[in-house]
Amino acid sequence: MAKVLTPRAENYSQWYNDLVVKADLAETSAVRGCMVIKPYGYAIWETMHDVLDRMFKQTGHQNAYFPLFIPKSFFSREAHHVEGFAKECAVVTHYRLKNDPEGKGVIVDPEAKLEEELIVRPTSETIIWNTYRNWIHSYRDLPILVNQWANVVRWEMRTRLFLRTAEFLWQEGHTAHATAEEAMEEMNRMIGVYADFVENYMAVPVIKGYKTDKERFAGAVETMSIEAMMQDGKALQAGTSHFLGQNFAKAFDVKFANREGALEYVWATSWGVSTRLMGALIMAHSDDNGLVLPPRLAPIHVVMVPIYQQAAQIPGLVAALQALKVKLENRGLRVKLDDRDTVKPGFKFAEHELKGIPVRVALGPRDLAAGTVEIARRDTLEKQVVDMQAAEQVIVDLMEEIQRNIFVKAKAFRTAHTVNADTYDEFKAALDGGNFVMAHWDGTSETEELIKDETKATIRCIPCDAPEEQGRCIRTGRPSARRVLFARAY
RNA sequence: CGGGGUGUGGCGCAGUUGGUAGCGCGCUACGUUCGGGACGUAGAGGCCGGAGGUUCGAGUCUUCUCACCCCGACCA
Repeated sequence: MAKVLTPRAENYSQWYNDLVVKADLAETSAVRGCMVIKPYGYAIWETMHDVLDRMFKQTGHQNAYFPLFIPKSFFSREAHHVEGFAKECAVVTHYRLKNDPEGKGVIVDPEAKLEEELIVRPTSETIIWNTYRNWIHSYRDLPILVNQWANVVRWEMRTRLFLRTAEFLWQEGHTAHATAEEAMEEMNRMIGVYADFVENYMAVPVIKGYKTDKERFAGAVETMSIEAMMQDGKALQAGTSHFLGQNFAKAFDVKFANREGALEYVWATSWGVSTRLMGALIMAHSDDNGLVLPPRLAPIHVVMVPIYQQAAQIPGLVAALQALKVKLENRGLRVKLDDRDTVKPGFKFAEHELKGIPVRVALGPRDLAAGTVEIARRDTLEKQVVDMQAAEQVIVDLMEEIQRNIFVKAKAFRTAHTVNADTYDEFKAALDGGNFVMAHWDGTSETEELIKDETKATIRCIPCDAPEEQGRCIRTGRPSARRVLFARAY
């Protein structure tokens, strides 16, 4: 059997393939760089989707859907966007197949060439803003607060399961506003929603901040991100929110009449998170026994395992577990009674741990006689035997406790791996030790690039809460007003 | 697209100087087991990624090709 590696290992992909795929989350498909998300993995995504969707609606957003195909010419409209997305896209050039005259299956019909190529969306700003032109005429039409759940395609040169697949699922919010202030508020609000979700549901602490010029989204005036630390000390960008200024409105000629009757260009934001969040979830919490899922996102909260020697013992055990199951379900928990008689209890234990199910309940003849039940928690692997009567409350309390504990653990890990560096040597040593490094930077893209070339570290963000502090750039010695977050990143 | 590496039963791998494929896990059947991935016995399962070449004979040598993995460039 393949060795199970931790995400701390150098070769994290090995860990992914051996552990995560065994945990039934995903596998790579026959299509280059794409992934098949298996049912259990998709159940996690569905839960994430549902929670986020509720949060978007609570902040006044509505869902809509725009086409998968975008005319190539749309990408020529916004100069910076062209820079960022003119490359690495899937392009549709023909619309028909025909039988191979040589009898070898089918070929692309050369007669069926499209007049204008279609791009499979890598992101939807262009087609959405082209549409918004028809939706917006007056300040009364604003704001437009729309979100889309969709798949997008980016023909990445190198793909990684969950973190960078050629096709991925995501949501993209695209909002239109009458003023720059309102759009900037929206950008801030949505990065806040993401931070809330990732910290309070995924139990992964994040650092919220602004991207530098170099790392900013193509076409954005300002980009905010949340950055999470994985167990190998590397950073993962978990979500972004952009203030697009009037760039796309100008590119697609979207104007509105303001209260004074004057025409103005519309202000825009866009924001998104993707199935990459599943990668973050996995890499932030898992251990050598498999996944560790936060209760708020676990497809199954509690799994029950009856333990017996003879078949005659089964009905009594199952009846007792069923009774507890109903109580737990009435408390809002998703419970699975694993009464398979084809595998042994030890096998089930290992399998459920691999899947990260937060709590396991085991009941055997000894428990039944004593009126007790064994309750095991996935995060610490601790077991306790409690009275059957007390089990319901103990398990309900454990959900909150596990949710809290894994967040605290992840946060403590990050704290222990975040250091200040004041010299370049300190900086490099800290990076090699798998740390987030807070350091001074002179504010130029040239220095940022230089540091990246020399150390592979990038500025993940300028944290929102970074205090003013006079200092000198670790690389050039030029003055700096605050520390920024450096890390090696996925 | 550059630089490395790997392709052999479902999975992980071995296969010597070329001689006609093996191991572990898994799978099937039966029995004993069942409180942390059980054990025994008996089975099933592979034209060795693909195409060509050398040879009496190729998993092995050779040419081409394809796929996947890792490191870069690119990126959520």
